[in-house]
Amino acid sequence: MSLRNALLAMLTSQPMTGYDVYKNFQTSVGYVWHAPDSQIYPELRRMEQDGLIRGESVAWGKRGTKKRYSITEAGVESFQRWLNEPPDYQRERDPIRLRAAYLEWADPKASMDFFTAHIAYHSARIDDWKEMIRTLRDHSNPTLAKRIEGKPPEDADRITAYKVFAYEGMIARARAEIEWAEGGLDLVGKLEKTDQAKPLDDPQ
Amino acid sequence: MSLRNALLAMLTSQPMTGYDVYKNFQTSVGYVWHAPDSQIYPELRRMEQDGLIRGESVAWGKRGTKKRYSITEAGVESFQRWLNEPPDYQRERDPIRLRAAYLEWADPKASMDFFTAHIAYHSARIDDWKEMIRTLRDHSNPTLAKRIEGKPPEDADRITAYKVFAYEGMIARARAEIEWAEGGLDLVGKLEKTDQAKPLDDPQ
DNA sequence: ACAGACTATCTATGGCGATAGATAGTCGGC
DNA sequence: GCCGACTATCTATCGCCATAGATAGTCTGT
Repeated sequence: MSLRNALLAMLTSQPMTGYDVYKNFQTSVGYVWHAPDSQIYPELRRMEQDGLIRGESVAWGKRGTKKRYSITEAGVESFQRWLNEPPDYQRERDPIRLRAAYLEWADPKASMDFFTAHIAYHSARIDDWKEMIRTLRDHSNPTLAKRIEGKPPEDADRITAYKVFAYEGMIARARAEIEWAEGGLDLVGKLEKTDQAKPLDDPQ
Repeated sequence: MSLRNALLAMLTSQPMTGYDVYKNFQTSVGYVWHAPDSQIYPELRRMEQDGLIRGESVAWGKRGTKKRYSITEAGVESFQRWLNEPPDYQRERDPIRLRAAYLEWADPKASMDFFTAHIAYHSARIDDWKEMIRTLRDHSNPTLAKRIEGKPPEDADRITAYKVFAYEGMIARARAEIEWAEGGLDLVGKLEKTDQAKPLDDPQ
């Protein structure tokens, strides 16, 4: 159900076409939620049927048309209902930790690469999110700008603060991952330091 | 493909029935990976077809039988190949952060509850994982005991260390979540402190 | 001897999501 | 006036996963 709410969230800022949403999922909002277009278009159609959004065809060039969706009152209510619900957590399913738990079976070199890749990945994400926070804080983010236009400054600040805070959460988690992976590099170095160290290749 | 590798990982310790696997996914290993039985049994059948595991019917009581699976050499190879691959990361899809980013639409009380629930959830997980680490360190964990039996102490230590380290990673991440959520409580308290503060209920 | 808890396995349905590929129109630049 | 990049939308398939429910045997205690 989160895809639906991610779409509603976006449409609270301004009316958008499926393609606009898709683009946003690849950049800004995409750092928190992502979906391919093959999921977006059908979901928008279903949401229209459910009365959460309303679509209107708008001209695009001479012959082309596109469909722009606006959130309805029912859509806002549904979105708020979701926000007010207690969160639900699914059971853990963590491929990274799963692998880490069995590194005695891996090649030591591959284990080092694994942690190095983990650090690189999360460092890159931190850069993305920091940049995102920058565009939020200076209001150069177009979606945010649309969202706060015409609002009193306190509301604008409040809206911005929650978004910044969400990205700070992503950064905090990524930092924890990096620290952990650095510990992993140390651990592998310590445990596999001898030349003759090799992965277990004999089951049982 | 991670379910398959989680199953292989478990079977490197000892032969197991589908039900054994299911039980483990509800407790010990379940803190890192989880799957319902309706996923486990068919996947085991497919893995047997692919030659990664071998099943044998064993008697159970007078009339009953159960199927116990052992990992094959091909299974070990496949598992190691996975461990040596570079990790792949999917795009972000974070319902918690998604919600946090739009709390201006939520009821302040619900926002507080949201962060409180987040803290409670992750605190509970930390307790689980700490207990898990305890049973690993003192070798009272039966799966680990089976896994290291007959192995020289250095190997036993190495095997244990990776497992402990994986759970430490879970704990580190959970701590980051708790810290973030505490910041969330402060933020909501600060932004919504006035009595007349209420969620935006006017779209556009 | 029976109840109740547990072991063991299976099927069905539906949503979510990844991947791939198809179609068609627009717009800017050479 | 055509090409290439982009906008806009759609379909199909497949694997993963949640949820629900069915079946049948075992084991323990009263």
